[in-house]
Amino acid sequence: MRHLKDYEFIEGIIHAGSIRKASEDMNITASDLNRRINRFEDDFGYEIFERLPRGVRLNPAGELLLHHIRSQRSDFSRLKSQVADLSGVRRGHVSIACSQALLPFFLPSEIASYRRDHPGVTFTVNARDRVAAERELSEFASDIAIVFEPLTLVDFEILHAITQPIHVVMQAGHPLADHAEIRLRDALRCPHAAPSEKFAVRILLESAARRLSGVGVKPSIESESFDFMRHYGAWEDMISFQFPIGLDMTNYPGLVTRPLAKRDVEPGNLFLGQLRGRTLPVASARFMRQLMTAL
Amino acid sequence: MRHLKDYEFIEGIIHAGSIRKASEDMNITASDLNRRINRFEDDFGYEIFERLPRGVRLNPAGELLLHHIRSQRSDFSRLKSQVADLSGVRRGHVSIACSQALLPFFLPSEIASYRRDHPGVTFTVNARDRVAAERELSEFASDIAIVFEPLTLVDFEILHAITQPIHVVMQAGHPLADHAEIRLRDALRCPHAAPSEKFAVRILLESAARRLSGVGVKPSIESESFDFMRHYGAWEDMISFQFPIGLDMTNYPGLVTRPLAKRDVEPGNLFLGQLRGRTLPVASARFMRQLMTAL
DNA sequence: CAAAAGCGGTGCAACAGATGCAACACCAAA
DNA sequence: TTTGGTGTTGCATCTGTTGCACCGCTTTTG
Repeated sequence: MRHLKDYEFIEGIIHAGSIRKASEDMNITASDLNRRINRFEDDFGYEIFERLPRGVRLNPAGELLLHHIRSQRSDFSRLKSQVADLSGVRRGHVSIACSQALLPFFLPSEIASYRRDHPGVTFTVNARDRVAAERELSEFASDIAIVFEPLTLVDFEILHAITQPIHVVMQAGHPLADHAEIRLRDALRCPHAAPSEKFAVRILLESAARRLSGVGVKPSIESESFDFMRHYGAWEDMISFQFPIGLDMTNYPGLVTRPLAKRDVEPGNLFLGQLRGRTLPVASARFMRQLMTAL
Repeated sequence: MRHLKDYEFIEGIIHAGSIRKASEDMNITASDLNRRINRFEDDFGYEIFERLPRGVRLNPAGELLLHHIRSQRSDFSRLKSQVADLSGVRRGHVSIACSQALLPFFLPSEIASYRRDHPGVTFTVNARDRVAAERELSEFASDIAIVFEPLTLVDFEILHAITQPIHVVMQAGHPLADHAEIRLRDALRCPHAAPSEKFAVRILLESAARRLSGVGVKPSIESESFDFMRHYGAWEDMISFQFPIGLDMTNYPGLVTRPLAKRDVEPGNLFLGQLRGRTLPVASARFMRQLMTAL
């Protein structure tokens, strides 16, 4: 699109860090690019770049403009997909940033079921922690985020929330497997693996453990991969913790899961959300609706 | 701004109804304008105008585009006011569509208090019924709407709501003035004035009257102006109905007001809202916050 | 029934604004 | 001091835009 060209150049310069570098990336001479930027700044009424000896950098006004550019571009592509929709094409793209727990089971089944009805719709799915997920939303890099306990809520508009108790994952013969629910004290007595503090599971465990005994969790294995921790149980008799939405036990016949007692550990909140105030593209909005009914 | 020129031309054509007429309005030749539109449609990938023998009209895709154009323009001016704000200029404009009841007392005092702190901010205030107010929001003609019981809620995002019982307005010597609250049956026995069915007062009265006696309200005077009905009471002994937020009784020493009994008539809901999902300009957002604390 | 008027669209020539090259002034690192 | 990078500018080139005249079409009008 013609009228978005200036925006593309601006983004190119931001990415490259200097006008000359950007000009090489984008098949345009540096002088021309420079003049475009100057003209844009004249029209706009404010400078948007700081001129430094080694290149350019956005000034605060430019930061605001950048956000507008991204929002504008995403809104324009939403418009196009809406128009495509009314000519009966039925295509689109949905990008999702989500917690690891959604990857093995929940999202694959939901996406597959959605694509049965809308084969033209494509998906991007990325595992992101809570901070990164919210940042991706506000940069329009993702349409939908599904995370446990997002940190700050300024840009995150919650559309749906469910609670999930933390489950203990262990080998089938483990003594704790006899109980229907497991007390935190018993679980922490066994050798256990836990994720790092970037993850909601760990944060909930920490605060519960401090309430119980005054000290935090001291896991024998700490990892950012729930998959790894679950698999590790096959090599050493060690329990791990996970939200049940990530557990499809039919694939792991040797493992069992039991919930932690609710009176010991608060359940986690899984939030389904989007960028505050944004109007999602049709495909994303429709998939969002499906997710909300599924949860 | 250069890159919004196409949008301006498109809006000009929509307004004029034909390319040739629009070309005269905007100091451009018809052939050029025609080519611009064709080029835009090529870039966009879809036609946006139906070509009719007597001119052009938007097709459905064009309607969607028009909405995008308006949203884009309003967002751009918000961006500029944000940028102006960080250069310390502190100006802006707030446009409000509201019920009549807000005009005599509530809004003047709120706006005056706001302008004491921000003299650079200008205001537009228009009385609109509930349907028109919501339409203005979705056309970006108004930033803020304050209305009783908006009809459809698709584009109206409620940010605050208060309930107001309907009050009876009458001359000081009226027999009903003795009661602290007035039964609907008693009020309807007296000669009364009522607004038309475009107004929430009338709708609430109608449904209450039907519940009471099976028949609707039969006012002796029907008017769209609450001012008129209130003044009419000075010429003939007639009561009228109004929400108390519009009543500043210090200016009308000869009148008194009494609430209708809550068990007879449901109170009205006054909604403060904006276009769903829109990010308001700084000045409007700040004034909105003031309104929310005032209510 | 034919002429007139209005419409969107197109071919062509004129032209203004965009583009590319080379050189400049400036700064930081080597 | 040199070197290599930056943003910027003057100037010649040329591409894409613009305006005019005209076409084909449909509706309105005499």
